[in-house]
Amino acid sequence: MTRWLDENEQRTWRAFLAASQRIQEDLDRQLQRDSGMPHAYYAILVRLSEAPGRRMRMSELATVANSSQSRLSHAVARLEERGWVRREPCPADRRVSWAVLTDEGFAALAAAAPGHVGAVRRSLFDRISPGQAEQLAAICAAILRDPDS
Amino acid sequence: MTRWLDENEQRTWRAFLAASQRIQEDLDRQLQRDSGMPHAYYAILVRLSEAPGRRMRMSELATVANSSQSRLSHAVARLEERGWVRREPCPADRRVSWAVLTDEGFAALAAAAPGHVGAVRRSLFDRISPGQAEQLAAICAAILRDPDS
DNA sequence: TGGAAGAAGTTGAGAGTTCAAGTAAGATGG
DNA sequence: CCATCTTACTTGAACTCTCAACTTCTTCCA
Repeated sequence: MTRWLDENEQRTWRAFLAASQRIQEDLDRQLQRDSGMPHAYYAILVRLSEAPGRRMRMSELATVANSSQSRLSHAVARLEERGWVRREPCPADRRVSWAVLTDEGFAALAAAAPGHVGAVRRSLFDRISPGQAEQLAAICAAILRDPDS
Repeated sequence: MTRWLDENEQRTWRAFLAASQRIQEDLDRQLQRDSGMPHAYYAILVRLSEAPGRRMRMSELATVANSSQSRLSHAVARLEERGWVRREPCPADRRVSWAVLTDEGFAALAAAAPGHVGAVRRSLFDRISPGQAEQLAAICAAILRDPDS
């Protein structure tokens, strides 16, 4: 017995899909066009830039950047080719790699950030009220709560 | 002068990104695993199934399925290989193609739907209150309003 | 009428993502 | 102490998506 979506749920669901896909695509296009990187790479650079020593273990980086290990591994390989990230082996646990943000990587991130923030504002925050932003935060927290399923 | 995100906006933004990516990935994984199709293909089949005569012009289909023309073109090519969709030329305007859902395609959609709806419930509606669902609908409508930018 | 402009759709190449499998190294426990 | 389990990460292949041409056809208008 499938419990189908009622009309309201259907509308909500489709609006959510359309909205989130639109935002994703806007951001990806903006970053690709203006800074030559996909949004996933930008997210990796951001998280690295915030880490102590601008370095992080691959698996931890994958977690905070909402990435699978495989995706991260491929991405860091590309970022390494550009000289934006460097990998270093971990002496304490030789299974572990550290990903380190280089100065060039930091510079690329700094150059990309203003345009990206502008896109985030235009596609999200300029379109909703502060109250709605609060609601959205609570809704997203609920969606993310309890990582099972 | 870049207007950066304040702490609240930052938190909201990251939660939104994480939540929407998580839902997308859950759905994609579920459909791929249980029905052998990505979510984008499922969306195409759904829209076709709702159209009169289960047929739609490619460009209209692209719009309602939140797809670019190019993406749709590639996708329909794959769906055609599986026998789920058929293309027909339009006599009235010979630039136009009709995409037509076949009986096999309809059957594949019907087989996939229950599992998909279950995933939608588990990843979204089971996690938020009815009031939050209403809020979310309004927020997404605001995000989608006025297609400029 | 005849071109320019625009619309519909396709195509190929390049890039990113996923999945499954594989390597290597640290933990566990009889 | 050594076999097994688990963790960390990588790799390659298959697949999807994007972007920029490109073709074909229609519309516009001078």
